[in-house]
Amino acid sequence: MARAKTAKPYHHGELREALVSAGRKLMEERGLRGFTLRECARRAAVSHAAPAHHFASIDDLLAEIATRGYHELTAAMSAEARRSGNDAAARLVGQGVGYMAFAAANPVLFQLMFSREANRFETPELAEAAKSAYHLHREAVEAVIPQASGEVKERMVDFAWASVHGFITLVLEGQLGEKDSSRALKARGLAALSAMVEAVVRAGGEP
Amino acid sequence: MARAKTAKPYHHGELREALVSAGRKLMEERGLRGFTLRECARRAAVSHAAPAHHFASIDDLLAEIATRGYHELTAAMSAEARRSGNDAAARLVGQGVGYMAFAAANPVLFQLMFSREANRFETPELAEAAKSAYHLHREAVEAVIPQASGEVKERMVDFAWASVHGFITLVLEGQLGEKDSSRALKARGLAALSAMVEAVVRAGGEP
DNA sequence: CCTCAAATCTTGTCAATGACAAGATAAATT
DNA sequence: AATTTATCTTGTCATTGACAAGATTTGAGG
Repeated sequence: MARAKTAKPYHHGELREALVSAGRKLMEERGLRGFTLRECARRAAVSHAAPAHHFASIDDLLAEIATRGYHELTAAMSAEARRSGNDAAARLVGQGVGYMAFAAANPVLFQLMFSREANRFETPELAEAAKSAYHLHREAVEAVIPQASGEVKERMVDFAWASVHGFITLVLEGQLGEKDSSRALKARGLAALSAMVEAVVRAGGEP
Repeated sequence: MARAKTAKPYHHGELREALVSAGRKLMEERGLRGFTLRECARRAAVSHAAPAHHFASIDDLLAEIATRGYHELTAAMSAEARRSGNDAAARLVGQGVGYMAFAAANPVLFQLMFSREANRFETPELAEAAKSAYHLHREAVEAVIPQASGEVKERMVDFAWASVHGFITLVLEGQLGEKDSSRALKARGLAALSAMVEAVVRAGGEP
């Protein structure tokens, strides 16, 4: 039977994209515990079983969303570093700003990306995406202390990442003065980044 | 009807404790997503509805578990600081070691305590317990830079906590060389702590 | 153009879960 | 001893993720 011209077609057409998009909005609205496959389906206006044809399980959808998150994180870090000129230290601070800005704009997605559960549904694509963000960071740190030994470099890569990640994580969890205006919070973030860079430079100084 | 002498009594007697204990083991075994109220009840050998008489909801049980986690975290930090003698810098490192050791020993509980979801079921007791851990840390940092201005102190409290928290968080998520032996990982953790303390001392130096 | 296989989406079902209701049993209080 | 309160039980409900089977659409080969 011919369908009315305004009726929705039997085939969605871009259901995979619609599910990813709906899923991202849903998780930011209701948190990870409020994320359900059926609500994603509802928001994409398809039946509860439709997602199965695009994602084998709820973890598969989460893995896809997390993978895209890493791509965006990498892009945000890269863009902010570019805006920061050629000085290695300034670029490292810039990457940190990009990192924090992405996390602040996508708090639940960020939590998903770095959650323990994420290790359970880790796909090759997810691992690859995460690795590229890591390498970007690693290079930025090493550029600040090119003369340092390999071991010192490695430890400063750890330390720098830990400082940035720890700070924004605590902020997002509301542990660090949630009452602060975003402006004041930004200043505190920059202070943490400055302390981090200074420590890296100092540790990497002539052996 | 009289019950057989070995049959379990109708009243558990210490169900609240049993549920907390079972819940902690369960979450470490299966992660936060594998945590269910009914499995806690099963492990405590009671019916699925029994927990309701001790915890109004699953979030109530999680809040209680998280609260105890903060108490243990505070105790671990305090104990390790005591073991570290009287030098303020050494004590700060010690507290960080205690912090990391607690997190490593209770990774899922630690994740729960600092998860975004935790803010949703925050009870007064939980807030209080978290605050006492925070104050312990704050005092340890301020003791290292007693001559610094209030603002510098505050920012170094942020920074120090972020470094410690970020490092152990990344380790637990498997982002930082999961393959490392725990011995090597410990060395890297100490390196991060040293860099942190040095940065604090430096930032707090005579203005 | 036609046929048929593959992809996509639907309804129907299942066990598991959190929450609630109502009743049974034990303990505590008076 | 009687009665109230606390504790635990069985029973039920809507929601969820996953699976099965059937309907619709697409599109590739003849």
